[in-house]
Amino acid sequence: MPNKRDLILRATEKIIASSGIQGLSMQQVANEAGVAAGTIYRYFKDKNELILELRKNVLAHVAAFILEDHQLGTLEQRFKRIWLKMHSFGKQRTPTNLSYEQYAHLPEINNEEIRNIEITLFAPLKQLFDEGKAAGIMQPLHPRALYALSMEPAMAIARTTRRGQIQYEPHEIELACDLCWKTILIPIKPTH
Amino acid sequence: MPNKRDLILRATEKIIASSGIQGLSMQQVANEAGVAAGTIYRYFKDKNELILELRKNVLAHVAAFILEDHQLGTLEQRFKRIWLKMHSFGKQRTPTNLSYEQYAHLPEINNEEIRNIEITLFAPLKQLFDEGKAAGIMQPLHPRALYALSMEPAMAIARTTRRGQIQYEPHEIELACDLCWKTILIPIKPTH
Amino acid sequence: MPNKRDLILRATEKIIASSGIQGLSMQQVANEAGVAAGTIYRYFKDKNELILELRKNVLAHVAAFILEDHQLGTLEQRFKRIWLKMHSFGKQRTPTNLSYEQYAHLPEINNEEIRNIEITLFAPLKQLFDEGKAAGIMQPLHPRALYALSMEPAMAIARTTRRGQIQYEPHEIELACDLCWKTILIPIKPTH
Amino acid sequence: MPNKRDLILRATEKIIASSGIQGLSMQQVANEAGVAAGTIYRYFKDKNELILELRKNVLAHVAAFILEDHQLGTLEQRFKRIWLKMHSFGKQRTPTNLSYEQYAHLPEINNEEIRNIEITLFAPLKQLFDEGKAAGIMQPLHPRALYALSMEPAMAIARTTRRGQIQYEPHEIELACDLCWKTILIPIKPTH
DNA sequence: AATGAATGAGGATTCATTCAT
DNA sequence: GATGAATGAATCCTCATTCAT
Repeated sequence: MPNKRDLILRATEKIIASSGIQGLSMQQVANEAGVAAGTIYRYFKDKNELILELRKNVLAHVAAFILEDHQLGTLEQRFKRIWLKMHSFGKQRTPTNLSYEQYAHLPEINNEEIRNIEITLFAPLKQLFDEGKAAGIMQPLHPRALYALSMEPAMAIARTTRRGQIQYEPHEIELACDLCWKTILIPIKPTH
Repeated sequence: MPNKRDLILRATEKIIASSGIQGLSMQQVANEAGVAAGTIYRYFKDKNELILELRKNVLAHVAAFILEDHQLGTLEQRFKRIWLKMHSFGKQRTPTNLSYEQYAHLPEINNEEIRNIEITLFAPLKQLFDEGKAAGIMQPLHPRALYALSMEPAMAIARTTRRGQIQYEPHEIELACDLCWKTILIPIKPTH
Repeated sequence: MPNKRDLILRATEKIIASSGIQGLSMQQVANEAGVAAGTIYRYFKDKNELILELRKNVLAHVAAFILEDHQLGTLEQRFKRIWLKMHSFGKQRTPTNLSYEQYAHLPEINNEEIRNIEITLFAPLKQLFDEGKAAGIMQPLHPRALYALSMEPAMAIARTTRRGQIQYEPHEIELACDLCWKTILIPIKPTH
Repeated sequence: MPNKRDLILRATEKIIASSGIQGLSMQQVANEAGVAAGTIYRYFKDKNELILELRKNVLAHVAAFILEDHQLGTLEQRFKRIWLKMHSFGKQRTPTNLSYEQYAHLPEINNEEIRNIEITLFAPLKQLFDEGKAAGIMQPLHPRALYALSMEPAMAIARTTRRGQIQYEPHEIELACDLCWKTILIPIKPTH
């Protein structure tokens, strides 16, 4: 029998994915999780904490998925592996992804605790960019800027697919990925 | 005396900007707008319509700002003007921008009406990419993909600044903008 | 051009007939009557007075219809004329009748003013029974009791027809009317 | 401890009896019943359902009272027992009766469900008339017409008493009851 | 006299949270 | 630990009424 706290988190995630954060009632969570309403309060102080805990939890899952095997191979291989994982994660209509998107751009209530977790979880990404810069092959920009330039497109492209707007061919995705990689590289002056 | 409908929209925008869509009560809107609660219902059928109308309204403002003078100059000038406007818009902590961000990534409830408005308003952007492809200088990808590759970073970078995480130097922004432009171009083979 | 006060009364009647007294809003009345909401208040102090005035007005109309020509003919002819008029009035799906039925059995808030009006308007009916008793042909009961015994069935039968439950043949109505008449008569002892 | 659902129904009945259906607020019901406003919604979906359920409930109570022992004795005894019970029920100023009267003649919204319940509950009355007709002693009219002719007066007379208009002597009620019984009988031709 | 925009109190309903069992 | 009935504050919305024009 699965951990009850987790049961509740998954139920919450599912509801947020389908009805949005606004459409989240504790009773619904209880029903979906198959526990009594009061039980939720044994695991989470209140609704806010439930949402916050889910947010952390989801963030950890996302990071785990995206950064799997992140340390293997050359810089380019590492970058592209992450980019493609981001893209394939972003395409999914899973509760995890759908609820993640809800959170990602929420209000400015960008809770500091959450921000720290983000920083910790995505440290490998930062390191990738730092290594690239140290090696002199990446543009001299803040890692976050390099992230924005090269990784945000992965999510953005995935979003259009997830929303059913556009279906890309595999070669298009590869092209996009490659363009993103080249974007942040310092171009090699052609030698004569 | 200012238009009352607009007064209500601006009040709504302000509240959404500061407390998020969830933290929006009709009473708050009424107070902020300086009207009676019932008055809102003379201009908007219900809360949903108020939010929807604001969404349209904000979208139009954003588009107007970003696409100002969009048709002047070369492709590159046009692209960079839009990119920089996007970036400078995205940096702002104005109610318009803050509430826009709330909407932009909301749930899948990406209302069809809204989507059509988006398409109409951002048609000039699409045209820019179509022209670039027709001229054979841009990568053979869907305009939305080109948008994702080259424009999303403008917003993403602006977001980190707006959230107080990083302050970029002007030359960094120019670099980022230039990299975005080059990203979607077909590189010219160096001639000997 | 019709009297505006009356316009409002007719509109009110119509709405009550179709949606019941509960479903009566001043705005609706204004729309139906083709006047502004504020105008109603030039003719009626408030909603209560509007309803009360309509009640009186409807009562007068009902009485006028039912008691038309009430004084012509023998007692029996007079009785049966009234009975049949009641029945034919009660069958109608007119706003007047439908709103009358709403009022007739309302709460105990059987306003004294209304009661006096009822008494005045239906005085001819009372007189009919008083004459019958004076002539020694009607049962020695209070006129109201005689009314209840002989006239209520006219309305009750009409109601079932109006509600579409039963369609009676003309001869059945005549029989019912005749039975009602005989009910309140003192039976004549058969002579040898 | 009394059933809470019933507590709420009785409170509703009481308020309707004194202030009419229009004067029914959920808060009032809650206060009168001694529960929180939200509690009502555990037992009834919304105000409409509360009213509908009360209507059914009251109808059942009325039928139970009126039809008690309805099957004992001769046709005449059965008829008169019911008539007198109707009359004595109708005289009462109990919440049950007062709210019943509110419902009985309400709008045309004579809900089908309610109508079916009425039919079921008052089946014994219909049977009484059918038996009378089968025995050849009652007028050849639809049972509903026989009901209208002979039973409506019981309620109508009771109403005047309840409203404090007239106090009848017991012998008057007996007379009225007897007249109602005779009304629907086929008179026996006097033999020579 | 007439209008109809504005008001704001009041009502139905929801829902996070508590607590007796 | 778990339950779920009960709570009541908070919210959306309606609508009688007013009043400046």
